Amino acid sequence: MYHLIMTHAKQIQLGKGPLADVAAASLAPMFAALSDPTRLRLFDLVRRAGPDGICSCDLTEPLDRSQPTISHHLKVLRGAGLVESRRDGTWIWYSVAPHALDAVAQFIQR
Amino acid sequence: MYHLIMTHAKQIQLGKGPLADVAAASLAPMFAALSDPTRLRLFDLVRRAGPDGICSCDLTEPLDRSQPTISHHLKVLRGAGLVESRRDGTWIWYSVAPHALDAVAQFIQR
DNA sequence: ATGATACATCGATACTTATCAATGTGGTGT
DNA sequence: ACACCACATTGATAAGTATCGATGTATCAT
Repeated sequence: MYHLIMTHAKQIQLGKGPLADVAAASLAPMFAALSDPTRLRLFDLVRRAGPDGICSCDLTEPLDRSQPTISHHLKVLRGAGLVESRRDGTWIWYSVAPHALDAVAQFIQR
Repeated sequence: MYHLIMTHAKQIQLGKGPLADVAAASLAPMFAALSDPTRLRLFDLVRRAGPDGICSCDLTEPLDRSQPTISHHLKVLRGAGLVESRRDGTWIWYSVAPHALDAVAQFIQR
């Protein structure tokens, strides 16, 4: 009996045995995405914004980082499947991906 | 009303507002400790071993890494407060630190 | 078309890290 | 004292990364 977790079109099986090679390879990038203090706060800000998300332009100032740096971090978070982006004119709104942290949560409580 | 979490002699406050600078600085290293596939599987092996822990000598083979590499990863996990070590003659037994992942779990479910 | 704005990408730099071979250290047994 | 074992540390290398200034790109308003 396995729990199936979807993480941005990738399925991770966390069975009962030792953590499999492929499972570790899928989980590690999600931890890595949260392993930087700035990125952690960035993700937190996006999450607090709720389903509507938050504009990228409102993230640069509270984190005290340059615009390219924030853009880089958002790309990492998106690459890890933790956040989504949607365009609205010149703005881009970021929001937390549904079930983003399910795999991580499942690994932690096991 | 705050939840207080002890992580190896360090208290992390996760309040209601945006993730504070210091909280992120305390949390990030724990995520970083789990951000490497080899280290993730290593932690999983230690955790499966239960309260008695597992001998370092039994970790090198299943992870297919050299002894210094495993030693290095164990040091990182210990530095992050995720595992503890106790000596028994020539052997050293590693076990999961109590409440090791509490702070991480609390951040994820919030 | 022009200018302005929001965001991404590029290039460079300084720093970190995963890995292993070689060597060091500390405990065990003879 | 000596040899042996488990583990840690050192040194080196190759690869990754957080950051920013400069530049590119796409969208909107005029």
